[in-house]
Amino acid sequence: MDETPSRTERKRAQIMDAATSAFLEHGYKGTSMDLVAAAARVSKQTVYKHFADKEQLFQAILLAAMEPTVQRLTSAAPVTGGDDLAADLLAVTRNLVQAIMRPEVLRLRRLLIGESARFPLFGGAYYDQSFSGGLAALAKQLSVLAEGGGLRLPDPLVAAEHLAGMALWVPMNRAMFTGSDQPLSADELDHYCGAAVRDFLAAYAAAA
Amino acid sequence: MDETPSRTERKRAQIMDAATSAFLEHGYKGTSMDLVAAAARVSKQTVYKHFADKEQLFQAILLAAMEPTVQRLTSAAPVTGGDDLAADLLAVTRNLVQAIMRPEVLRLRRLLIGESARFPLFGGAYYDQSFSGGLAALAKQLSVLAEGGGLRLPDPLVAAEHLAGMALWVPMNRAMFTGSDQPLSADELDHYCGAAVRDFLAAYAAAA
DNA sequence: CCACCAGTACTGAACCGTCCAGTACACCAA
DNA sequence: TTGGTGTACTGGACGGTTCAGTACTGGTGG
Repeated sequence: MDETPSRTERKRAQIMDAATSAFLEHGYKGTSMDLVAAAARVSKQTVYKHFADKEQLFQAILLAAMEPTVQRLTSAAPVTGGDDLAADLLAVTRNLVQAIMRPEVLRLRRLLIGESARFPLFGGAYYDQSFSGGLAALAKQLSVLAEGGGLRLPDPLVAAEHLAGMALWVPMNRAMFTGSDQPLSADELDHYCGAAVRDFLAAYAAAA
Repeated sequence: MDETPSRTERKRAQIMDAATSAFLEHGYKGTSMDLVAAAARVSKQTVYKHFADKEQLFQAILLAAMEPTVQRLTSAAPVTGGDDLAADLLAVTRNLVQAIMRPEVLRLRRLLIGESARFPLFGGAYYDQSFSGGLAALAKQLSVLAEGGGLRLPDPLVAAEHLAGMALWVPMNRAMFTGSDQPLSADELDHYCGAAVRDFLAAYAAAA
């Protein structure tokens, strides 16, 4: 598919790419249409051919940037359901943390949070789809793991919220405030996920 | 103290108050010096008498806004250490959640996160002082409670991180993305704190 | 009295959105 | 392949607005 993108489609993609980078880096007010046009190596007129005004361009790049993130977080990775519950839990948790601590996701989160006062619809949409959807997907994974009999899950959603909260609270806050987009090191990933899974198991392991 | 604030000091306070509201509401780029002067009922010249330029005004209000928040979150509320461990834990958790879910704190967090790419020092400072400091204070409270014998705390700091993460992950993310500054309702507060304390106790209660 | 302040006008620059003359490109017909 | 036609694009300029920061006059509180 998309064998030969027409010139119009190419230009549109150039504009979207440049605008996405610019908005994610400088925010809405900090991004000028001239800068977008220059970064896209496109005349400003072409920008306005494709997008009515700055706000509609902003909305377009937000929707486009949210889509793959939502997709990735809500597509429950198939749980193998092996015989090692702790290992399976650790794998699920690592998947979640790595997926949500990606640089693009962090930048998108900062933009949505920073602009949530002026563009509350998009922050709300992201929360509904990506955040809540991701937790629901995690709850489903936990339910599958619980079928093995090692977990007692009276409320899978609450369990998912607590597992995610334990694993992500510290690194996510640090990333948000620090402004650093660097993904977690292997040691940090092991530390946060390992500690979270340990306490999760201590709370939810079925009585032997 | 501050018996008779001089006129200069009064004017400075007016400017700081107005600028704080404006920056918290509209962000750095979205706030104009004319708007600040008008909101402070002060001439623009007076603003520039007190602050060299917009950036220094921004830094001043950030430092001033961070101070009480840091103070509140790191001043460990005296733990009574009664005979009901679950009730004490619930009280500690409710204190934390209510302190951090205050509207001013939420607005400050959004501003720091949104501007963390352009003003990384302040986000980092807030993370170091308020976030990490708050967790350290919570860890200390937990240690005090553990002296009663009902808790087994191999690593109080990790325990504090997990308790805070379980209690705050969902409501904090919702507040950040939604843009709503409304504090949690009594039901929500009970729900999040109750569920967090329940799982925390399940993981950390000393073997009877 | 006089330093400070209000009010306002001003400068220089940035930005949004538009317009226009000329150019590159896609598509089709011969 | 060639030539032609319509559409998309370029580059730049421009009007109207906003903004950061300065200058100046006149008034007022301490």
